[in-house]
Amino acid sequence: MKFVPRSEKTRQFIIETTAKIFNMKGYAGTSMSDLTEATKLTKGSIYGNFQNKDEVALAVFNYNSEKRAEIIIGKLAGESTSIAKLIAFANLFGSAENTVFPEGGCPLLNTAVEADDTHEPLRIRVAEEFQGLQELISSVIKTGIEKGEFKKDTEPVKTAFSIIAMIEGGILLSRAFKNNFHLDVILESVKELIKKISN
Amino acid sequence: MKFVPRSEKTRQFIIETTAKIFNMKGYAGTSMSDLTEATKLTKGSIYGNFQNKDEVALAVFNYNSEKRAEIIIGKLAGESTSIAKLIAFANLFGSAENTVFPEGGCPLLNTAVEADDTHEPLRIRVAEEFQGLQELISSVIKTGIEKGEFKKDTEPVKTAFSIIAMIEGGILLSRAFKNNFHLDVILESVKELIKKISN
DNA sequence: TCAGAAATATACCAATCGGTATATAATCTT
DNA sequence: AAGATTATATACCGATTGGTATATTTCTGA
Repeated sequence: MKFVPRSEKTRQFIIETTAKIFNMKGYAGTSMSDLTEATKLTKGSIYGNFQNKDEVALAVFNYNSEKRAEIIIGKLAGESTSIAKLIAFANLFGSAENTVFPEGGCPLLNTAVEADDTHEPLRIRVAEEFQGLQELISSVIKTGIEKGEFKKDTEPVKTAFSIIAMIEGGILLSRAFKNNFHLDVILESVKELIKKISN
Repeated sequence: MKFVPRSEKTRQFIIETTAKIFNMKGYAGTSMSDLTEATKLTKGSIYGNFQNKDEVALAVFNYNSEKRAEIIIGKLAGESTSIAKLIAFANLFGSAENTVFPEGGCPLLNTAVEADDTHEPLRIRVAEEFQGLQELISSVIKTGIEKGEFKKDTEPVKTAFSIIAMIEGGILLSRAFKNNFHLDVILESVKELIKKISN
């Protein structure tokens, strides 16, 4: 009974065109007819390329994750010092730049909230992505400590989690208020935190 | 065609027993049959006390908000200094205390994420609640500045939003990881922020 | 060009969705 | 205790849900 997707191209097309729908409406709020409308495909075609709605949602989440990872890693690679990397990371989420997320805001935030009590496989994937993000940031901080950019008593993991929490909280507020002001203000606080641990 | 709820008592019973369901499953993810199962009532009874599912969801949100406000205001009233009030506020969300939220985590976080693109009335209510929370915290900070507890150059609104963002972000991470560690670590950072603005 | 394969469209399924009209039961008033 | 009122239960509605079996179309290679 193993399932083999018919067309890798169509599969990718479905993922890319439905990503923003899942991100806006959530998993439970997105119906198969939402997907057929957006893609202009029929159910037969979608079910020829995915086993079920669950698999589409998971594939969309993974697609978003890869895209986000690419953007962040690319951005960090463009900066030379650890401080500059952290600042660049924070700025990535501000209203000036806006390349990271699909319509609907941060998929990690959205998926975590919906999945934590209802969809364990997705919740686990979210945790893995947050863990990866934390490891990326804390490794930058560790390097910065070694190079003397950051104070020796800086706690990399704790600081990384705090930065992530502030940014996600800022995104939340901005979406609740429908106003970028809140996120930008909080990103200032993030940068102050970065300066506070700097030598 | 105006609607008058049959029984205020039953209405309240429905609100209280379905609060955690909406908070866990979300609005779209909660069905009328979820509500009848939890309350052991029938559809007829629920629709005799609410116009529709929307009205139940809004009533539940308001119920959660009032409860949260009571707890927070009561806690702050129990502390004498502004610094102590802020610390007490932060501790309210840690794993040691746990009286603020119904099962499923922070209703503001959960509702904001689901409603921002799908349910404008709820989104507006979330924004109002966040605004109220910000005004409460920033008024504590303002008083603290006047009394000389906090540095004069402290920005009350910015600081209040930053504290709220960190806490919400911390709740998010803890729920994604299913581990209180993350929230507790971030609450430490919140307390450090409070100390940083203190004289 | 034409057969075979690959992929999509069509037509349908049972189950569940939110919601309503009405019947029944419980409560209150006198 | 009887009647009126208030509240809950029952039975049903059309629409939509996720999903599937099969027919049709499109593509590919000889």
